[in-house]
Amino acid sequence: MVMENLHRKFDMNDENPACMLSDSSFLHSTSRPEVPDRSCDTSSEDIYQQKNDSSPINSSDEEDDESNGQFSGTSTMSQHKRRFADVKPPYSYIALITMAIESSTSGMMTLNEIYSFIMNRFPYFKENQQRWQNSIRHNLSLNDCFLKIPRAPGRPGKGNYWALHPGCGDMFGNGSFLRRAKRFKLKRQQQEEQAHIQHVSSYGHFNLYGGPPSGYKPYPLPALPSFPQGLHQTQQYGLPPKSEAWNAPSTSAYSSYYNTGNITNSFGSSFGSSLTGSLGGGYLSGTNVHSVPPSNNALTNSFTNNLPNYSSLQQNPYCAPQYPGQLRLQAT
DNA sequence: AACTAACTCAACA
DNA sequence: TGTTGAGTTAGTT
Repeated sequence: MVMENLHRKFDMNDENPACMLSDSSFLHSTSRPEVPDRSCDTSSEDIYQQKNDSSPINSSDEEDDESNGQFSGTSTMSQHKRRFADVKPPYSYIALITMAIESSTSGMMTLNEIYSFIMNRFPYFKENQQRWQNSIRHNLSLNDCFLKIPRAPGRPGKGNYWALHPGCGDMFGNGSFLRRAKRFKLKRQQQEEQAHIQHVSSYGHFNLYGGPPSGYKPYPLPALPSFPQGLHQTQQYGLPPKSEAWNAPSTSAYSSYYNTGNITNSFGSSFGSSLTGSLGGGYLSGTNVHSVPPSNNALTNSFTNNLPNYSSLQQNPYCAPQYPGQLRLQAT
């Protein structure tokens, strides 16, 4: 019932203009308000005023009626969609990259795949590609939470793969996808170790390039859909899909699953399925490879102890731990 | 006010 | 494609 209301509120097919994006009352009703984005205030009035700002959207004739404040109850569906695409999604680039990588079955993506994911999910980014794509590259290079995984020598294509660092877990635990609670930054020594790991991996020690094994999942999916908050093609902006795909699992379901040690396997699988196996049983924590029994994994325990309350997560699609990057790992 | 995260532009390899 | 730096804006403490 609650989810159904959310779907209605965010459904792009809804004829109510206020439903095109999150309305401010909805956001502000959360216990942890979303940090406002100067380029994406989601109140309907401000959306239209945004036209007067230095909007990167080209000023076509089509938009004149809107910039003149004529967007009204008689507006058309095309106007809705255009307006939807005009508004920058309330996510930082780091969040967008994380979403993209998390959405892949292999747990890693090329730069182009990341571009495509973002453009497919967020119409806003079909414009001004040079600007935001530069920012994407900048963020990939700058942030330690993203790991560059070189291609296998015999694997065709351009560019490296990018994956999420296992220790970057709860970057958005403050409830905002715009601003992380804390930057995930490796110390110098860790950076060097990570560089070594990436170097080793490029020579196949971690079997990164044979492709994921059949049935491979980057993180536990049986109970956790890839995008709980639902970056659905027709809904986007973090809206739960209408399908039955999103059934909030009970925390007990998660606990039992992660206590099996599968979370440890998922660490390894994010960086190639045989990371764990090739090291004779271990996991990647930060940049260190540990040899411990999977079930006695500090990260696992920490994760299990920090499972979110899913009943509350359903209330607000912008609430923090709604995509699995935040659920999969808990930094210790 | 100071600090920090994020964004943008740009230069360069 | 990837890295790095500078400058700016804005949120947090």
